[in-house]
Amino acid sequence: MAGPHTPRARAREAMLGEIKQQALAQLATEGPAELSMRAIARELGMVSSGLYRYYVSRDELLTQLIIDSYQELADALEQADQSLPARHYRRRWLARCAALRDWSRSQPHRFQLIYGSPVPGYSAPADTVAPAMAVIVAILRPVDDAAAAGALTPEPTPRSKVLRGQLSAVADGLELHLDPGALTRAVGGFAHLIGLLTLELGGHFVGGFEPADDLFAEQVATLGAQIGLPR
Amino acid sequence: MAGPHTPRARAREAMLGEIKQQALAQLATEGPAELSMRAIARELGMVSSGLYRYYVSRDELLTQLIIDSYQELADALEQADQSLPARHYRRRWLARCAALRDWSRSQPHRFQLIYGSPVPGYSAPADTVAPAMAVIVAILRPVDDAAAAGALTPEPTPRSKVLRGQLSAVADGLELHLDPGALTRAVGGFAHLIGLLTLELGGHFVGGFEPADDLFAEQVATLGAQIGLPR
DNA sequence: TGTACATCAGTGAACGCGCGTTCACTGATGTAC
DNA sequence: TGTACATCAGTGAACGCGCGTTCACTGATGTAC
Repeated sequence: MAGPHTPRARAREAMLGEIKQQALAQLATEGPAELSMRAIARELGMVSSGLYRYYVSRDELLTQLIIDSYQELADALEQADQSLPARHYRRRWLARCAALRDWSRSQPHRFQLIYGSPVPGYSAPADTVAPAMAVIVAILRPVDDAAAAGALTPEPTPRSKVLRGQLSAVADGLELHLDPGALTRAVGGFAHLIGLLTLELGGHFVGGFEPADDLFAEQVATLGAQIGLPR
Repeated sequence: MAGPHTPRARAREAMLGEIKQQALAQLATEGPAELSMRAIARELGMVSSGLYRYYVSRDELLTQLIIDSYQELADALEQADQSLPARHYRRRWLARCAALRDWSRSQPHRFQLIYGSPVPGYSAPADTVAPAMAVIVAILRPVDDAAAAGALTPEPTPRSKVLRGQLSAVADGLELHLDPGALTRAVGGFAHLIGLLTLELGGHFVGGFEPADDLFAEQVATLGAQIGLPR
């Protein structure tokens, strides 16, 4: 049951998609701050006020784009290691990291939308939290699977009590099997990946690590080892 | 010799500073994309066309803000470990990492300006490259000093020949003493820091690692060890 | 099966706003003889 | 020490542009009897 199927309902569904698609096309050349309802309408051959039948405001459209981006990224990550045996945790980690880079490089504007500078004057509503979590869970899934199977090399537990508390709470919230030691490494790995992509997409590697393929591959392999994934 | 000292020249110098200061104040609330010449002029009680005596365009002003940010950040890092003995490499690393976080958290808009999403329609001119490098050199200085003193635990050399070539070229360009093995770890450490700050400032730790003080401290300590800094 | 009414998509005009940049100008400050 | 000229800061008007959102409207599509 995916809603009513009257022609009108179908047309609406299609239009919602076309608007988002146009918005994404605009994001690819401008930043999110200059995403323009009028420009979208113009491109779709309609009058700008017509858009408000579909999205009540620019911010709502932006929110939808953010949610979609998280979801599609999470999906891409989940599918990246489908051809690998479940127990090849390390290879699955490598595959998912590679998928993260591929997705980000092929759609840098969407990466910036979710991990770049916050859009001024826009504050992400609560609806974006769950999709954001899905991405972290997806990238860490091979690690979590390894932990659940007892195949993860133990890492030292952080000394800070506060941090240990936060780590347990996060593990619970994300339904991960990672103990505080492993989760610190895992979160660190995620931050490391985001940092690498931020630098690469921001052009900070130009003239140094260009292409950054081998640098990324090397870092990802090292991270896998540091997280405790078996060879 | 800091240029002529006629009243007019002094006034000009002061005005250049006031404009930048106003621009920064604006960046703190809006993003770089909505930095407005007219708004700056308004705030300074002058007419917008008058600004063009000082900066030939909005982009030139933006470039100046970026260069300043890199330089001030580099300065802050260089000064962070002044009170520590030069040979306490690990403590110096920790101090500089803490300074990086402090600077970024106290001026998040400037962090976003240099490491956040690229400003749409603006492409950074070559003048920003050297200041950007100064920041990396500054954060890595304790590591480089340790390497120069032969105090760095050796790290395995990357297998990729391409990467090794890039690493040597970068080491030469930045005048670092780090061999390919150490430099990969060091660059990785930098990316990791940028990623952590990107996530923290982007609000991605809200509800999980908040405050992120202990998480950051733990990661930085671990990075120090992974880079090969002696205890 | 046909009719009356309700829902909805899209129009076009308007409100009120902001922007970067150019240009000819006035009047003060600086410089060379 | 005084005068003539050149430099420069800041003004005010203008050009040409874009934006989000509201509102009363027309005409097509859908629904209930």
